[in-house]
Amino acid sequence: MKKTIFVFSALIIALLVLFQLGKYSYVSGNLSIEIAIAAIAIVFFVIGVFINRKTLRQKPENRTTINHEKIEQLGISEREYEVLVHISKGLSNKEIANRLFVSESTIKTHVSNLLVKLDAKRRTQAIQNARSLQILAA
Amino acid sequence: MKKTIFVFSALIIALLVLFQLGKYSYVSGNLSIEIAIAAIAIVFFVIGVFINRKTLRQKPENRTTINHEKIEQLGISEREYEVLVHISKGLSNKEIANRLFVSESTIKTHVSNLLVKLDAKRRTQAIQNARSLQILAA
DNA sequence: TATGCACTCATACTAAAGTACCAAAATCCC
DNA sequence: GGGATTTTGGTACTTTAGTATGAGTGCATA
Repeated sequence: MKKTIFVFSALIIALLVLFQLGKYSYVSGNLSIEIAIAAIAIVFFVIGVFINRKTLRQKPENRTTINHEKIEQLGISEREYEVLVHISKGLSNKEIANRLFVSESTIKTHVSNLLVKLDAKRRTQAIQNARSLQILAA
Repeated sequence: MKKTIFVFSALIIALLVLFQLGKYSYVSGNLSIEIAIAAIAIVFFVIGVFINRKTLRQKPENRTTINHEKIEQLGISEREYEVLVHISKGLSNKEIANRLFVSESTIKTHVSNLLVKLDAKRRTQAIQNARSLQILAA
């Protein structure tokens, strides 16, 4: 926000400066109005480019919004989703079991359910499908 | 590419038009050079904004630039990388073997080598590591 | 209360995945 | 031509992953 204000201030100043230049070249006998115009065009073109770049560069960071409705829609429970996240991080069933303080059997059950709900045959495919459904962060 | 050419053509035409406008306002007795200059500034500012938006909107699609140097650095061969890509798509060793017209044994060898080179214990972890190394598209 | 759902866990399998070790072609490069 | 690297493939084995089935617990709610 502060940057936007700064850029606009610079924009106004540039406008005033160019007005003065325009007047001067007019008074001093039409030295080169065209060059002044070209300069104005270039300056404001560059300003336009810069402003846009700064505003658009912030978007790519929060690009992956997790689709919570989709998760519900697929009937994936909270615990199952938790397991899914751990799978996508590359953990084995045993490792996930340790992190969630449950037995490996439990994780296997969750994984099996996840594979059905995500229409996958393998956990790697589940990751891929979940990503394309925007259920997992890219 | 074609769009870029079109935009630049439009840009040049706009420049010429504004030159003419500038001359006219000068000849017709200093009607309002300042207004003309303001118009030029606004027009080129808008053009700058538009060009940037079009060029930056294409990036989010191929936002993940694959780091080819990293692949080399890790000593991952072409064939191994090919296998890695298929793994990330969620294919089994057998499926990869069929797609690449080689035996499953060969794929297993490639996968084992990949796991060492990517410092992973499982294929899911290999995917995750490869992604964080920007070797695979997100 | 009982009915359903989520979570838990176990057993017994089958199927993949991954390791270790070896080795023959094929390709590349000096 | 010959060495290095890549690609291919095999066997034998261990480890994970995944399936099928059944069952107990807790919790919310009709």
